[in-house]
Amino acid sequence: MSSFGGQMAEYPTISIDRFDRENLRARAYFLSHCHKDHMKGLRAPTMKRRLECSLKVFLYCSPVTKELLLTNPKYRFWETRIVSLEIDTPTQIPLIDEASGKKDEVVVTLLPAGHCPGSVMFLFQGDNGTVLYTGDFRLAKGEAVRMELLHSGGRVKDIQSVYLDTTFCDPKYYQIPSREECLNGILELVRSWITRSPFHVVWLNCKAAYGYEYLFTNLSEEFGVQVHVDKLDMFRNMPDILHHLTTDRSTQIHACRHPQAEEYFQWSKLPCGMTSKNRNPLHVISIKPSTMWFGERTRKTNVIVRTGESSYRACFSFHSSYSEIKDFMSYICPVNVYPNVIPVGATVDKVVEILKPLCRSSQSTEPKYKPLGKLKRVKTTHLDSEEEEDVDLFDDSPPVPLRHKVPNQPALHPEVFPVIVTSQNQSEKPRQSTGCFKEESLQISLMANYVDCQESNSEGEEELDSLASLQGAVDPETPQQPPQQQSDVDVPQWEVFFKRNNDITDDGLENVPSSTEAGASQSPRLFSDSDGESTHISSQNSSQSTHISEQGSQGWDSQSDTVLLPSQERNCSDTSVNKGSYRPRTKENILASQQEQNILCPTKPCSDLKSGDPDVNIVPGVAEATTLSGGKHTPEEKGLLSYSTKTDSQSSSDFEIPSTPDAELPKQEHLQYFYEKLATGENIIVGRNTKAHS
DNA sequence: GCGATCAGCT
DNA sequence: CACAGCTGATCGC
Repeated sequence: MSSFGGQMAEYPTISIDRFDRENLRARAYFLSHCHKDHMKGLRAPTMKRRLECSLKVFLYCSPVTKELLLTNPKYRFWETRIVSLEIDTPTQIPLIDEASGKKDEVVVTLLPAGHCPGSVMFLFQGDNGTVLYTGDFRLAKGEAVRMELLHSGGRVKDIQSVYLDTTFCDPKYYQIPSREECLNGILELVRSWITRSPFHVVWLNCKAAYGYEYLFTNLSEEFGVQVHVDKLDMFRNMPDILHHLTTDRSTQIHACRHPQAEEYFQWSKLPCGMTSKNRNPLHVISIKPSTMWFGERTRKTNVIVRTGESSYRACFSFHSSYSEIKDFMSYICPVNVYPNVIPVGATVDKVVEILKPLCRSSQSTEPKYKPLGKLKRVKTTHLDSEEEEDVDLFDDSPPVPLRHKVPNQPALHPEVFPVIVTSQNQSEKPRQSTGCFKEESLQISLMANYVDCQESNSEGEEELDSLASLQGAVDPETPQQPPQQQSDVDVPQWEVFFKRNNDITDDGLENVPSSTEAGASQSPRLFSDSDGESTHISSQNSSQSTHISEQGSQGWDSQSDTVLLPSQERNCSDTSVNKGSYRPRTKENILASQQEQNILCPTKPCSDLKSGDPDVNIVPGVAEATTLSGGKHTPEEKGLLSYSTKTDSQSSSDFEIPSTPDAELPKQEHLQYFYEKLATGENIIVGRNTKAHS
């Protein structure tokens, strides 16, 4: 849960994701996504009064967030005061002090955060430097590299501070299986069940929050079965989600909820009350998406773990893992980092201790190789001042035209412009292109996931497993009763998925973690812990071992009650996570869509541009940049960037990552690098790529 | 009657 | 298994 107070040191007159206390005086508000813990004070009477008195204060968020927010009547009073900003479109925001009339400005860019529909990060640029507020995010390793607007002049921007989602900034979450792996695990489990008969149904035991939509849409797409939910009107303008949901209970996939759902489930009753269909009793399994549950496990597990006769845990996360956070940070390499979340059992100091070494001031003067960064055009190698004083250098690289879009409500808020933010921005100081990227091996996804799992964090909320009920469970280290073929029809065929422990290629398993986590990957992957014997010791470093003792008290005897499914199948068909383009279908967006396809002529001249550039030449520049946005990249670049899943540049998926800016044809040595990676089976090009070409 | 806060529960 | 909520009790306005 976010404990961010709402204000950033650099831009204290704006408030983000907090709307109470001192934030009531902010000159502009920003909402990163529609989760309640980021909306504190947003519907309070004090805020309502503030709006009535201050007519120039607005809330800025993504179009999807605006849509989701306004679906709730409690927030309707914001309706005329929300400005939705397109993703990846630098926009100038006026910051007006209504008492004194003083006016400042800041340029904000929304970057996709991959956390839930509409979720974004905010990149602010202005007189006090460039800062990034991540909100909550899940970005896979290397995704920051492909974010065009994090770059300038072929390099990552000079970022002063990052306000970071540190939810899983704890080595126990060192590795969380990728979205695709988790999704595929769930897909296969669901497939194994619902294909048995029309009366076999699954209940996805999801929390009441946005973030599971891509799971629903992928399941629906894969099986041609809509997902039953309690409410769907918030998606009324998001057909890519809406079409996969239903309020009709007669479907085989349910994500409905009820306060007594767990009790219902004991009696094969779905939360919506269904127990039978056409007088045939339903056979229900529950699948509970979890992250922390997996994080607590010290032994390797799969992305799917059976916790009871009909109960499963599925690994699922909408926050970045420890290693994803570190990858992100070491690429961004800011001067400062401020954690937005202090995980339980941790302290600010602990978290900062982990992150500070990834910041610039901590970097050794010795340049480090930055493999992916080298794909970008490296124009000049400035001697980077390791000290971050106000060296007011100018970036002399030519302005890079960036994609451009118009604001959604140009008429409503004439002062808000999309602007070209180039390296001319004074806050952009050149930085040495040899960055802080630490290469870590990324082989996990290539490892066999057919692994044993013997822990059962059982707290009673799962079914209590009698031994008999475990007949499906496979535990290589515990002698098994031969499976009794009772109710066979009610248990998925584990044999299909499970491979014996000795099928694992153990060579991929890591050794002991080193505290110098330079190159070698760490062992505590959530589901491929080192094998066996000594593993009561969590493979993390000892400072992290607090949970071990608790763990020990949970009883290993009860840990044989889990069954796993392989996650594998990364290349599995078309389970694209990026499929949903959650753009609300509103008038303004349709307009924007059309404009994106055409040459863009902003309706308002950017007379107020702060770049101090009275030169309105910026407008043709905009038009030109936008023209390119339909096909921003040359064919060569497209080929190079093929790991960017989307070809449809018109849809703004929440999980879509823009392509690398300024990419050029790889040089021989770069190719060599990739070839080596590929040869060693490393997951350098994210798996979706394979699909894009298949 | 509403909101804020907290315990308890997923 | 504190991912993001909900409900219900209590207290203050």
